[in-house]
Amino acid sequence: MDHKKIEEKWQNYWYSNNLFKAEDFSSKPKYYCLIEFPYPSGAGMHVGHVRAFSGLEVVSRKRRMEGYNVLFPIGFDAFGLPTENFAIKNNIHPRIVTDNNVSNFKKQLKKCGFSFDFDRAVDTTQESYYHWTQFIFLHLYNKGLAYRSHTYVNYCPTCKVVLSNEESQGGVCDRCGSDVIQKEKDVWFLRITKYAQDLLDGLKGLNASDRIKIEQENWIGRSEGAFIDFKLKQKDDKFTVFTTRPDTLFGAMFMVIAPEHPLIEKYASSITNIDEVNKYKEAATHKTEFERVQLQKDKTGVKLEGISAINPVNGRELPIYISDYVMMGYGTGAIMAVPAHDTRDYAFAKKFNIPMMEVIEGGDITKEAYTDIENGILVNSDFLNGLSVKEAKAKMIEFLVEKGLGDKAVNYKMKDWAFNRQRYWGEPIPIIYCPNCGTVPVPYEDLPVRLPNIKNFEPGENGESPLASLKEFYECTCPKCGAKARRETDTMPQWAGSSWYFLRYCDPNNDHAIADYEKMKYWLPVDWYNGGMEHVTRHLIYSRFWNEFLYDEGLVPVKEPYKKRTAQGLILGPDGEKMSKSKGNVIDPLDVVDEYGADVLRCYILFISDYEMATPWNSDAIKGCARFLDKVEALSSKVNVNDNEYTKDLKVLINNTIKEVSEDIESSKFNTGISKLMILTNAFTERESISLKDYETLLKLLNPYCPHMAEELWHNYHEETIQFAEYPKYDPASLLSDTVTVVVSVNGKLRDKMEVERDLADDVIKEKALSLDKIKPYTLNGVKKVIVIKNKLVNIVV
RNA sequence: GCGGGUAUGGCGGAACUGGUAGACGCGCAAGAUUUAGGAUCUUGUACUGAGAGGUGUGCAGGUUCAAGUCCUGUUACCCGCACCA
Repeated sequence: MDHKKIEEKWQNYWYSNNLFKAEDFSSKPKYYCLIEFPYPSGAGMHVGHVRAFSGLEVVSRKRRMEGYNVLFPIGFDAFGLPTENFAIKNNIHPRIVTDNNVSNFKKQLKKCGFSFDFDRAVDTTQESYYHWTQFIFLHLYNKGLAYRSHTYVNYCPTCKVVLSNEESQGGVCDRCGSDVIQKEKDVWFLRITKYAQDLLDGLKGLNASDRIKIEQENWIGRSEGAFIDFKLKQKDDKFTVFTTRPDTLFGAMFMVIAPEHPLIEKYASSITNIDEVNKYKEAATHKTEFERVQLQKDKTGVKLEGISAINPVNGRELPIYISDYVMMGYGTGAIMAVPAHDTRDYAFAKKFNIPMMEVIEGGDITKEAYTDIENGILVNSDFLNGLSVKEAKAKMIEFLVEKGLGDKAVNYKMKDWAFNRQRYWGEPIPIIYCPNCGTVPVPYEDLPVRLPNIKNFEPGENGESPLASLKEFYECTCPKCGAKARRETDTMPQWAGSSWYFLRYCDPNNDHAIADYEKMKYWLPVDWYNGGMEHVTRHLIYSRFWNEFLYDEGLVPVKEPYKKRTAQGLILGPDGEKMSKSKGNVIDPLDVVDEYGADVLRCYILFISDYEMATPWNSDAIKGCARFLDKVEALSSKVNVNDNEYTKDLKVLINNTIKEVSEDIESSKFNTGISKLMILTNAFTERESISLKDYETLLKLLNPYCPHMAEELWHNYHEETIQFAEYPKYDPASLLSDTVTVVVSVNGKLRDKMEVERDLADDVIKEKALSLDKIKPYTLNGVKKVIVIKNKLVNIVV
């Protein structure tokens, strides 16, 4: 069959008749399938996209056949650096680049026959969309969840842009690979940490693999412990540490504070070696994160001469050090060091010759720190002596609270979200700086703050946004007092637009709200969300944060936006390496569509392996899927159109296939689903003729995977489309065959098989097994025991 | 370092609560058809042995009538986090 002809024919039919339109408030049950919307790069669609979309494509088509009103939308996450860099390099405006890429991407998606509701397509770079991204920012600002703070940030000198920790992992820029440096900047933050606990709690109801949940949990990084106050010996003042091991307080031998800790400045005049301290501090601030990590094992630091702390439980005087192994950004930026029971403190103590004291029995602290919290008994610890670590923790916290020395505490690794970029191609942050009123939010009615159409969008020197040199943009009047004011010229990071797009799909053209509340109430939550493993932390957490916030604002109807989340595995190049242009191992899915057709591409990409596993592409193996579809087509000549019942001896196989193919789709085991369709097809092929009902069942089961072929063949017998034909149901009574193969083994080794009636009594089976010719020789010296597993096996122990 | 995952034929990969290891597909071999090539069809295909049989799921143990599956230890690779107190 000419795949090009039939694919074009049915794609035209589906799209021009709007078959995949999701209907608001339909009385059918709703089902919302969401795939992570793509970034429309110039390279177009990648095989990775095809895999990511094909999974829920199958689910969507199945749901329609099951009578659901399906929302399966598509959109484009189109702001961002690659487009801007391409635009700069080729001197084409990012608007034009984006529009071209989006329209090309849509064309490619349609060539694959994906059943998206294209009418709901969103584009984060359109005014009508970013209006509401800015609207959400204003809500965050007005609730104190967006704030400006002076801090050191990761900065890429090549891209001239501030990077988040995630974008600068390993000390190199995510985008260009240059070394990241630390730069002092005024930065916008979103207070995501306020939602840390909610984000953690919300995971409980999420249907996702442990891998996905644990990764989010680790990213949030909750730990329980205590805040403990330490008095300074020389001053009437104190400072607080966070520790997860309050039980070891008696073993605290020194204190360590981060180089940025305010205590240093506060008591600079009392610190006799302040020059040395400042020198260390200076060096530390200019180290990149990368260098800090590299130097992990080699602890450095300086002792503060002239001030020291007092251990609140035993009065011991504790020297205070500054060291860059303590981070200002975690806990309180200060720790109590217990060298006997913490590996980092141990290394530091060894290097600086600080004595240590064992407070938990069970290890050998002359060799290494003893950190086991499950075993070990407290010693040298006064009222904690003899207790387990767990008991000692509780007792110590009780003691601290009673004496007013500290309190139980919870701490999170997650940090507030740095939310601005000095770039052109992003949403302008809707803030105005007024000489009289200070920072003033743009009034809601003045939104959107339009991204001006400029010619020179190269970043300014010193990492300033290109908008900072555009008078028409930044000159404005204060909405409060009318004075001449200056507009914020930074834009939002790429994560902004993607943090709420799933809401917009419910009502993509609304121009007075992010989406109509009732429509969101109808569609939300997302029933099944699929995307990349790499977005399980950042994007998933950011978008859940925004949704939870908007829920608290009364703007969205559900607290948790996603019910179920899956993550497809990577498709590697034929060489087993990650696909990349430089390695020359990139497979273009459109080439495959051209040669074999969209059905074959979709089928192969799902058949290739377990959906969540990384797997190499194999260009030869595609043929197997092409042959499979040829066989399905060839069957049409065997169909007895007058027979509308299942062929009798195919009944069991067909019913099992319906059950298993359906279940495999629900558990995203698309590969085994296809293999079962192949088995059914092979069984049909072996026969002289099959009934119309047999064949139609196969076509219906095939439709979610290979809809063009299914549709084409279906129309040999029907006027109307197969897309809403009822999905086959199995008859539970027809799943079991009358006879079963029972395996007979001796001492666990397979010796023979026998075909017997189903559900024979154990005694009868045993009898039969023992009388088999192949078995007899083994039982000459007597039988110890016989184990019978009904309908499965007999094991004879001799 | 911590957390998660993976390891099964020549290859991609199947195997539900322990119960026929290798489904399905690729490749390969032989045969049929064909002027040839390609395509298609049939049969075979874990390893080993002439054979009955023996051996096999990274490695070493263990539990069990029975282990790819459970337990203990160990190795390699992949992903994530990373001086998180």
